[in-house]
Amino acid sequence: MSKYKSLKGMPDILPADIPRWHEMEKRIRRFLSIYGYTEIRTPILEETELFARSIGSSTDIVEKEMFTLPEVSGKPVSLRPEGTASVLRSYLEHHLGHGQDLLKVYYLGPMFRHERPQKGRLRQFHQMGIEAIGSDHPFVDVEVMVLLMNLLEFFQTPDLHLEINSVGDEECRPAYRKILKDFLKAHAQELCENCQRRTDSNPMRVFDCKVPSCQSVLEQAPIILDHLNARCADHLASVEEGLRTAGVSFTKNPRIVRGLDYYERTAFEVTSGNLGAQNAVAAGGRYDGLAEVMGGSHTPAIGFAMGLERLLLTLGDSLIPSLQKRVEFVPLDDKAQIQTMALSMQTRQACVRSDTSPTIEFLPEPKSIKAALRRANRNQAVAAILLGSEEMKKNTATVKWLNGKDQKEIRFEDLPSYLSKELA
RNA sequence: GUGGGUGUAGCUCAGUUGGUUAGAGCACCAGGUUGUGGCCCUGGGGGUCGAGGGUUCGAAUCCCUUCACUCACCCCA
Repeated sequence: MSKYKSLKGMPDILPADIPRWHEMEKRIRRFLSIYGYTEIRTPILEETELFARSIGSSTDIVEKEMFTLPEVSGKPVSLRPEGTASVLRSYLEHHLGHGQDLLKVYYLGPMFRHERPQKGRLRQFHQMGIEAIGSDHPFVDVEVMVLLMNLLEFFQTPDLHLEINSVGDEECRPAYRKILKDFLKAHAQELCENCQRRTDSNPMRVFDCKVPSCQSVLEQAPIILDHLNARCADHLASVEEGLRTAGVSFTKNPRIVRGLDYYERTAFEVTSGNLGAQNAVAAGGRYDGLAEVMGGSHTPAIGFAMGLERLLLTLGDSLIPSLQKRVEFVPLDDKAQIQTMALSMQTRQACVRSDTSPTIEFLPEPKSIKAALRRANRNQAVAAILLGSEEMKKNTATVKWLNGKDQKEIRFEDLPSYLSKELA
């Protein structure tokens, strides 16, 4: 036992879990390349102000959840709590929109939020997200959501629900917010303390409240869909039409309110089973105004982020990584050790050259033949390569295939090419 | 930040109203006649019972404190 432990909410991803992560990442990358997205990798550390201005200084994420370091090169910096701000910063900084009308990029990596951990919620967690930057056409919204649903269906994610909403734009949202606030004030005594407090700070967030008495009040509350201006209403109607045409089922939920201030118009959320209370596996929306907040020119954009730990959680054991063939080289006595090691190394090189990739394991300690086979069998090896006194006399290795009873004597000099062919 | 639950072997967990050297399953190691795996059998190694303090002749068990993990609130992917 070490006196040290990993920090709260920042668990190790252990070797035994890695195959599932690799399989998931492999599928994501393959899928996204088909859809025309290329990866972008931004630093995990950025100026604190980038996040504060983008996400919104009064959001919980910025107010109390960022890991902030005092100062690096004269400015406070923070570990990224999400990916969109960095991607758009990079887009503007490097003029990535130059010469094309739509930039399509994805990111995949760790994010950091200082929250109390629970099921599906960690302090260091991983997100994969896409951003489509440069167009406000409603069919881009459609394509992004269809991509998301198809990706999740590709993974055979159980129990999927897509919910969409429009949160309005800078013209109609303030007006709606005032109407809602007036309504909530009129019903203040029926609301829980939390919601009374939120009435002023962020009235739209009360829709997230789970207190039953609040819920019954909210059933009567004005909803934003009745207060959208023509531009937002038309946009939403086109998105809905597009989704229906694409055959993606969804429900319109006026209560979807994202926790990041930069969203406007389209907002959406996908939930899945097995996730406990944190049941959103992915969410996103349109952020047409964000580029200007960062000091760039008007640049409409939309994207989503998906929680990878949550995806793994919903998939459970149904995500099975393809397993590599495995071979174990085992000396049966100390006189065979060096020769066994040399042959395992030559075999590895032969496999590298022939572009086959089995795992070739060499065990330095001599084992009894029984122990060697039992171990190889337990490790799901397809073959054990055994060298003992008899083999050393004949200059051959015993190749024991473990799926049946097959066993072959192969001359030392033929072994690497024999194995690299058999394992291909 | 606020609640609830749980901390005993590498893992999953038993441990009866406080009572001898703290147990099981899985895993690991070694055997079950000379160099052949999976099943089975036998044996073995491995634990400051989360930590600290207290009550008691005696504490894994009762009390206090503390830490960790976990679920939920909150918030969100």
